[in-house]
Amino acid sequence: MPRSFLVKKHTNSVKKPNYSELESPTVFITPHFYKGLPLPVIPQPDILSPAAYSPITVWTTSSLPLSPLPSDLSPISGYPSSLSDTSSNDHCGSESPRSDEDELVKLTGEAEKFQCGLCSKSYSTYSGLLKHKQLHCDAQARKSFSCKYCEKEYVSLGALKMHIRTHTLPCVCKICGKAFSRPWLLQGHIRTHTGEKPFSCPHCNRAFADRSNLRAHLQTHSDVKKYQCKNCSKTFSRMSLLHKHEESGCCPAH
DNA sequence: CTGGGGAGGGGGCCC
DNA sequence: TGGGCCCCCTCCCCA
Repeated sequence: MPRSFLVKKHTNSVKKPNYSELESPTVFITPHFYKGLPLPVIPQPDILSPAAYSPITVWTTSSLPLSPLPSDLSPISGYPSSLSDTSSNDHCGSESPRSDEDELVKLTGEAEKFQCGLCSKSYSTYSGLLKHKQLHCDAQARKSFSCKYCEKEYVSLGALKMHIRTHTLPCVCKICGKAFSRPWLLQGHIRTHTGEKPFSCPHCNRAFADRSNLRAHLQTHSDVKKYQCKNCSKTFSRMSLLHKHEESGCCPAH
């Protein structure tokens, strides 16, 4: 289940990139030493070598043809046509995908010769068009980048691309078939097969496969717990424990 | 109910 | 600019 925290959400008009170009076929993590190994053979610890993950390619620069805008235009003017989703191309009421070059249409020989390529409004001066784009169309364009798989929206294409990986799950465990959004998540998962626990507690003999879990464990050794209930001042090693404590009725005001 | 471990996802930072 | 890594966080499960 995708987590929803720290996600910018809007209900305004949004961008719909061309997901066929954002996505890539599922990439199976297939270290060379897997070949010939009958599954579910537990791989050797060196499965975690970086080379094992080198095949991961989700998006490439060439697959995201974000052409630079003309230097005299405002920084953000929307997607190039190659990233436009023709099924939701309602930006500023335009009816067909447009390239950056199309956004600025010069209407020579007319009183209003500068036309916005996004909403077709015309202006007699370039500065007028520029102001319009900055206040209207660009403001619309920079709103957010929305995910076609869910309602989440992001302020940057990079964040969206990262998020989409949580839907496409390009990193697949060759042992059990479980898929992950990022290579290092798969790396941590593979440790559940190998039993590798590289993160050891300096205070006890426990070891963990995940650094975050070691960090949480270290809190159990601390006399001063990090998270304190505002109502009863009881402290907890994790925020989730504090939340559960509060929800259990200690803080009826909350 | 509480405490803790396991697993996984998010954005941010750095190279 | 993109990938790797880090930190923080959450959910689930179990004792």
